[in-house]
Amino acid sequence: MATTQTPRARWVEEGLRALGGGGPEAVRIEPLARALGVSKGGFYWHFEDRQTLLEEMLDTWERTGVDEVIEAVEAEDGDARSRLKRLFALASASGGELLKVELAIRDWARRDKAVARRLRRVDNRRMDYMRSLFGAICEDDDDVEARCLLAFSLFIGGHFVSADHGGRSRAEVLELTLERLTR
Amino acid sequence: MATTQTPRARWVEEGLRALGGGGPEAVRIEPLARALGVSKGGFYWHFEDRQTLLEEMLDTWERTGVDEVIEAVEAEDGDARSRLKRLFALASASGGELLKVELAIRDWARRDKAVARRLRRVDNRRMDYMRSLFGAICEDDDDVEARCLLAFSLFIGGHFVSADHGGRSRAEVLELTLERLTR
DNA sequence: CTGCATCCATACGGCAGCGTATGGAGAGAC
DNA sequence: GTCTCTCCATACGCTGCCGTATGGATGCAG
Repeated sequence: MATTQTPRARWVEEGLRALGGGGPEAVRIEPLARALGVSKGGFYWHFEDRQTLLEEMLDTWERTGVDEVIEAVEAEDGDARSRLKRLFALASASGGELLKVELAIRDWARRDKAVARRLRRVDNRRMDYMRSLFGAICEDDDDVEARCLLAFSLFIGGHFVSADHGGRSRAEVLELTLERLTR
Repeated sequence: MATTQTPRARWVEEGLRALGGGGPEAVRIEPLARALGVSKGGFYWHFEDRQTLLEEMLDTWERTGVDEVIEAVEAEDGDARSRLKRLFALASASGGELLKVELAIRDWARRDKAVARRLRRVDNRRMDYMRSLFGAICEDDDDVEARCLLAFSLFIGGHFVSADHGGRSRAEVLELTLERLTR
């Protein structure tokens, strides 16, 4: 056969889309097959079962969720402060499908220990990198740790917080807040 | 009949427990009935359908999720700074079933507009109260807004962030961070 | 005691999804 | 052309859940 109509990676991709849209419970084989325009017969040729797909989705996310961002930040030159600004700009701009997946996985990790372990690995790698950047700005280690937690919580928690900001837009307040953090 | 064996409120209570444990998809009538030791026949006497239960669960949460905390903080005397510390202490201590429900609803709100509206109302009431407290500490309105967003994101996002903190415990870093915010 | 309202048990039809079994169409090897 | 391997379609049984229908048990009013 010349080309595989629906390769393994397409199932993973569509699975991640469903995960971002409706959580892990929304990752169902038959709806996925309909979305891909095939039947589920092909799925069970590529994958053992539904659990195998879920784990492979997490593999894919774990592989691409950290490296790409860090590499993009490290690609250009500049001191720690300018790299922090680039990191924040990237984190703010990534408001697409990837962000939805990220948030869904965080909620998923609250009730699945295996997912929690993966999230811990990913978060620690990100936190380590951010700590190295803030460490170049601040003298006090406690201050570094506080700023890291604040920045991390801000970017994650901000998407779970649904409040207005006294006439300002969320983007404006976000910029004010990040200015405080990198001072 | 003397006493209702399984009153409406017990279904709501058990529904909230299921919501906190597994999200809205985990709120299912027949498992709930088994958990309550009855059959689902009683459920459909109390409620129209599953959707009615979900909305009543949200009603209950919306009613008790804000007032109780604010009343507890306002009950004692003290200036704005001490009230902020009490507020943070309450928010840190509420690590039980109620917190799970809170986090589950936040994820739920990402994909259900009606839930999002409720969450917005609740968050705005909390944010208004916190703004009044920070407003008594800080002169600059921008600073007030930034601190409000930081504090709110910290308490919510902290539960979705799974990273270590360079040898310190999460509680230690949290205290350091809150110290920074109320300075 | 009888009638009635409340609350629950049981049984039913229906639907959606999982995983399996089996067959079939297409492309390359020879 | 035939054989074989890859990938998908179709059909099936099974499970879990929804919502309904119906009857039973209990307590109270008269």
